[in-house]
Amino acid sequence: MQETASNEKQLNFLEEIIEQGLSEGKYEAIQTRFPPEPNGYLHIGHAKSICLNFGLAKKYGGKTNLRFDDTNPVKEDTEYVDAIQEDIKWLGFEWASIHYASDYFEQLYKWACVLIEKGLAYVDDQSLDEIRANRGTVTEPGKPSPWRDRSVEENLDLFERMKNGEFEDGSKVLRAKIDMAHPNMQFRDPIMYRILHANHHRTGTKWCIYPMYDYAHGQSDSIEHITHSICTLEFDIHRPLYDWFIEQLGIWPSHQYEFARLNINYTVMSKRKLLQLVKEGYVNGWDDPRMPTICGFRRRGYTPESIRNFCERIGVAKRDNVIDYSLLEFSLREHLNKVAQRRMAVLDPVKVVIDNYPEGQSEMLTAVNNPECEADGTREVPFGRELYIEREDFMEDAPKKYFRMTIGQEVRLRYAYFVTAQSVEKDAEGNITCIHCTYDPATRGGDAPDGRKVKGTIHWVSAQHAVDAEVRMFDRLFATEAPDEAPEGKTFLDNLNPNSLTVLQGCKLEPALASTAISTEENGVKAPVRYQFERMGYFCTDPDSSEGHLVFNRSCRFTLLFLPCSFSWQVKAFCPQVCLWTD
RNA sequence: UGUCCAAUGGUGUAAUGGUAGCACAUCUGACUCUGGAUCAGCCAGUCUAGGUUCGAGUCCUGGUUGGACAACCA
Repeated sequence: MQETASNEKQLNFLEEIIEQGLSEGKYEAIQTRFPPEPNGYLHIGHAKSICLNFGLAKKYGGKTNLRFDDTNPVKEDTEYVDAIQEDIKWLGFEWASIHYASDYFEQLYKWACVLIEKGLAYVDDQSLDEIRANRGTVTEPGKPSPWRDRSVEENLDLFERMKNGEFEDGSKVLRAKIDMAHPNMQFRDPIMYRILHANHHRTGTKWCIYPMYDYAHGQSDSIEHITHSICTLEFDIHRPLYDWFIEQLGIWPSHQYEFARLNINYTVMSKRKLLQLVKEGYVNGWDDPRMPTICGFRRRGYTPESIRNFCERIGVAKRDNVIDYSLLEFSLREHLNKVAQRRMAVLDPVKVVIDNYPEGQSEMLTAVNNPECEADGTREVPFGRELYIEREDFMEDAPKKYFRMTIGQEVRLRYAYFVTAQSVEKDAEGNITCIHCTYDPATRGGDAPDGRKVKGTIHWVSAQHAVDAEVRMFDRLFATEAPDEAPEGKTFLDNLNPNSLTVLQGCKLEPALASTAISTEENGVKAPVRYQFERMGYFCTDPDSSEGHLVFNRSCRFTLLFLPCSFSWQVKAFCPQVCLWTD
């Protein structure tokens, strides 16, 4: 109890700012916003921002708007608008209202005229290159534009004609008139408007001038009375400009606060790079289960809870950070362990024949659906003379600590019987094609009446009743911890993990899975159905499944198993780090 | 050689001038009809030099290191 009490006092820096403002009466309730640009799909870094913006408002009884920052028509598209809304909903958040920066174009235009009238903005005829050259560098001051001192009347006239489409793209811009020698580059007469004869996803061809981020964002916040405009660190240096526009316009004072963006090792978090992976076919779309996108994690089998818990756990601060991928997987396992029903599935099957089990006989055995949730009940699993077990669960020459099946060692078939391997059949190459066992009928259900114990329990599927499936095994998309750091002449693409996807065919599932739903609805969004395949990890249905052809994705494996000197398919293909460790 | 931001175990994050705590990772052990889960435990930290103070991770100054800013992107 005291623990929780003291934990509640441990606020992050944003909560402190909010609580202080609340107690000082700066605002009655907080208002936040999540402002994505609809130019790509949301990724786990956005999830952090979403959890912050929506979470903070929720915690303090405030509201959160969804606002599309759509001020650059050449990059934006309604496809992204729809996907973004779906992802936010799926994560379990609701916006108070939905807005578009483009809704404010008219107001923004009027305010620009106000600044011109105050002598704080001017139309610049310089070319892109001239503007760039005259901006100076971080250590040298810039040079004023020759057009900097045009009259208010001329500026007003020119700006209106810009709006009316009289000029070509790039021929003129509207600039704030601040200080070309300012040590903060953002203040060297920042561009407010550029001419873009482009079709906008919402306003069509109504406008041919579009506001820049710095001129649009703060004013949009102000219009919506956003009390806390929370953004990432790279905008820190923009804050003085954010404040400047609001102050000069004398409008409702929103304030900006910055936090450090999320980085996770073994992955990239830039929209540009994610787009490249999709466009150039390194992955199969934005929702490829290897992608760090929200829709990718959804298809991978992640739950909204697991992502929210992850975002809670990583905390928020102003220092750069790189989170271990393992923390994400921990959050997933933690949740799935509680909610995922268990099933038996043999991914790399080898045939087992129980020689003393009557031919042609089969029976039903009872298995627990989820030991963590009694309400999930039990199911019946068919058992017969011929079974499949994991190839990895049998070893001819086993070391002492190998508890699974080997000649003469009794093991338990989960929920079924104790069996003992007697002999094997092999093909010409020496591969095991069949294992012959004997079983003890007295151990039905998995316990011996005489109280004898076995060290190992393995999963199995009745050969006669097995359902075939395809299973996609994923490993990390990148082979290196910091994929962005590529040596001279290389790019992040050179850091891709060539073994990030392995497709297994002919996997054998217990028949209960034949009737599984392929998808379910979660927070109003279509999501996969998730299972734990006993001893193998967490898996979920993939939408590529069709009638008679089930496809499962591996969401994550369990924490690394102890695999003494075994060099099986599993180790080789999916646990390169284990190979090193057991070598 | 400018302006701004930041430095706490391997990785994150608390401690708000008063015992440096928590989580993940790693390792050990216990238990188990999943080598899962669970439980217990180990290892490990305040960038540096001064200053203020009875007392500094916290305040001040210098240094060091890392990051952001020179798109008509956001």
